[in-house]
Amino acid sequence: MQEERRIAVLRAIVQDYVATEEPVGSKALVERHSLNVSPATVRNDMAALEDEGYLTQPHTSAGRIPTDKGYRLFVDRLGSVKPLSAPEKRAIASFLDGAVDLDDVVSRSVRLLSQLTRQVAVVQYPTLSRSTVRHVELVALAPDRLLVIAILSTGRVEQRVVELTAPVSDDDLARLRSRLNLAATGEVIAEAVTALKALEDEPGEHTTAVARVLVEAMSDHRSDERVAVGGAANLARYGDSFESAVRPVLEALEEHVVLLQLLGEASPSGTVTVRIGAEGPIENFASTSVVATGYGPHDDALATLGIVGPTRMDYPGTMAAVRAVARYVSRILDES
Amino acid sequence: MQEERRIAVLRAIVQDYVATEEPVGSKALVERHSLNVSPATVRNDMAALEDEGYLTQPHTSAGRIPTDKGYRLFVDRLGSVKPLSAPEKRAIASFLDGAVDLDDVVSRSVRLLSQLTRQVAVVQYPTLSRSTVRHVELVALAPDRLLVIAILSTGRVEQRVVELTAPVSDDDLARLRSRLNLAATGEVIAEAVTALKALEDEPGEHTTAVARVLVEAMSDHRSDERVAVGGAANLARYGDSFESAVRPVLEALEEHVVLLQLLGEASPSGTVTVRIGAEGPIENFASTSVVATGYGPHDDALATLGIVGPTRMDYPGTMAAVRAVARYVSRILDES
DNA sequence: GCTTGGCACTCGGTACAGGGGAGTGCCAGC
DNA sequence: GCTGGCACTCCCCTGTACCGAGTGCCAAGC
Repeated sequence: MQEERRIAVLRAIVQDYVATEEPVGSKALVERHSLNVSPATVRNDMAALEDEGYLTQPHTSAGRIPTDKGYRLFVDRLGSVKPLSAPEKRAIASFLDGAVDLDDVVSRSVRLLSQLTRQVAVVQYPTLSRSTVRHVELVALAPDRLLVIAILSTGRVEQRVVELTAPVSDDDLARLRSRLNLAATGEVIAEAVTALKALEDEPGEHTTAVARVLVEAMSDHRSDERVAVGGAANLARYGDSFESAVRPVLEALEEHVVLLQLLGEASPSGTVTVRIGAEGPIENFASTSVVATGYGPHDDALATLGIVGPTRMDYPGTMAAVRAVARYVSRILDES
Repeated sequence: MQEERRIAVLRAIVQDYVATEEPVGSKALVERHSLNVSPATVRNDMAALEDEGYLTQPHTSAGRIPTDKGYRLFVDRLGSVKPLSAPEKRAIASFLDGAVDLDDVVSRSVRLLSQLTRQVAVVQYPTLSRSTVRHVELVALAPDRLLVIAILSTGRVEQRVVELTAPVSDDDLARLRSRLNLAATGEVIAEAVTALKALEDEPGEHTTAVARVLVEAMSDHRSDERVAVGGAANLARYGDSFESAVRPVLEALEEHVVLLQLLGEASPSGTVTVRIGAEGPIENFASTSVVATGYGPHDDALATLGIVGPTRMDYPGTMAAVRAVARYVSRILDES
């Protein structure tokens, strides 16, 4: 009985604090929520919640604010999933439809996410590892210089220039091209790489050099690490504690490796992961949370997208937005 | 005589203010610089400079700070070009060498610039408009689906998928491919586009559809507008006046169109353009300056790179860094 | 005529004290 | 177990006083 109310009090405090950004006191709480008890009772509950580590006081005679542990409980057990409004859903659909290629999908998603959540949005490009090779193309820039292009099923294009030791004839080129395509086209990256590695050892004139470059291009994990970031202007809303709170975030946003750490393993589609404050892998992120989820065609979580924002954020709304965008993007990738 | 000293006083004030971020007074000025006159004399000069609009006072009994007009004079007439140190030059060279493709060159340049200047760096991708078509490739994804690829001399690759109304044979494909390459390869974009437009009207089965898509891909000005941004964490050093100063910058950094406006027309290689405060095209950029220059292969100013920072910045050093990076990048583009 | 030292004045910043108010903890009573 | 009451805490705002950096001006000197 009291246990139930205590939880209700925590929920109310989180909601009010997120809305007002100010420590919330017992009196204000009973006024704004119909708890049907007196402030004194709420005070007792608050004291208990503080003992258990869910709340804290900035100073002795102030209201309470949630701790990371408090937010965690809120997210895990109290956050009723707030469904998006119909207009919001329409906005998502119309915003994402009409994207022409992968880059466009990603950049639109980033914009959309940051606008919906009013936070900094981060979208990882679908990883190579599970995508397949659509086509390999060779272009002779000069008799002894080849441009090697690999086109992948996600729509990504990898290209390299190869300097050959000897000129190559058109016939040789055509033969090489068809052999490479035979080996790689249609395969998952990993398998294409092994097939190409086998080719490397074959006698053919230029096969070795070209195959090696292709392998390198495909296993280039730099491309695995591509991410798009948007909505950094929302950081301005952090307001106070600029140097301490915003700087680490800005720095992380530039380090794509760090960002990917932050997004973490792609959680399966439909499940939204929330990391609150110090739960994440990065230091100095004390008052910053990450809300992320996986996405990809056929609900294959090829990549992750999400947002970065202050621990003091509207979790239900943000989680709903992240999930909705991930679903839509996945659907669009299905089609292409 | 006095005129000369007055200028020296302005220079000293700019230097000190940039270094200390605090209004500079007459006494401190004569102490830090060997002006060989008394504070009282300097005060007279300062009053004159203020009358002429080069200086201003935050409040009655404070030191002086330069106005935009003051910075302008400093940049135009007083900024002795500060040559980079040998280690700095080496750092630039070693940082930029080893870039594998265009994306890599641009992203390295952005990093380098932001680190050298400790400001926000912006690098525009070389524009399509003056680049040439290196090769056009067609790949049949399905009998009635073609992947159209255009490879440009800057190393950029544009690709589109075309749905055909009827299946296409291998022979047709080969014929179409050679016709397209005949029309476009080696030409400047603009000319390639007109040549392809002529093809659009020809009878050939699929020619029309493919040529149209190619034209669209090549004249897609979205790609002209690509820019890379780096070093946003340096914004944290703005310190005070966060909401008013940093927010507009963060917003501009996300709007690539705005950013390009900000960089402005590519000034010829070797010339560094400086826009101080309200001189720029954007509102709310009152206390923000832009230092930019053109770059490109063979000193063709194909694109612009530069930095965005507070009007209170080290102009000589920043200008030198921007110019040096532009030169190195241009040289690298020469080679490829 | 420019430069200089002197001097009164201005004004932001800080330190300090006092009062108001929001909020708490505790206790006795229901 | 809930409630009203009450004393207490402590932030925050305001007003006051003071200090110091800096200025403007003036009269004297080179």
